[in-house]
Amino acid sequence: MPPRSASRYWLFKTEPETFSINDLAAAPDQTTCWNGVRNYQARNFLRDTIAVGDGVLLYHSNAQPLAIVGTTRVVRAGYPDSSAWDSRSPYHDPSCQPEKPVWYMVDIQLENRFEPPVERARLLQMPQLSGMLLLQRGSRLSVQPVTPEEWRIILELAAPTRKSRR
DNA sequence: GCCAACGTTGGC
DNA sequence: GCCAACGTTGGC
Repeated sequence: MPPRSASRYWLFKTEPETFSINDLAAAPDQTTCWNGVRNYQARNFLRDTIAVGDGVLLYHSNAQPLAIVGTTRVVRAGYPDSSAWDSRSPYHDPSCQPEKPVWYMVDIQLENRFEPPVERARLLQMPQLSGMLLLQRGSRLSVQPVTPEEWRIILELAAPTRKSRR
């Protein structure tokens, strides 16, 4: 089987008041379903492209500070988001039926917390990251691909190597 | 709090 | 199918 050409790295946005990396750390197995995504482009990634083992950066939006707060792994690939037909859920979509799912989610498990987080302000200082989707003005996509190069740079920012000390 | 960017809705 | 109006996202 030929290798998948699709991204192996992703970034998920979350508002920490709704769901933060602390919530993920406290969850059973430090694992959660990523439900409530209600955008078709993001849905397509969740349903069709994101695979078990893919890496996911977690980003806190509408927060102080704005930052990438850690990495997670996909532990379950796309499956129907049942909150869509749960009338008690804040993500309830009355037009959805379980027989014809529209919205999808994946499961992610916490892998590595960034201490301290990698702040947006720091990302903006990096010329190599100027193409990053997250940093484009007006970019609202809450599930977005990350290139291997972006992934590598961000992990380095999170864990500076010893040789940079003096 | 402001507002730009984007997505969705609905009249025509 | 067009597009204006409106709602939401999310940085600043």
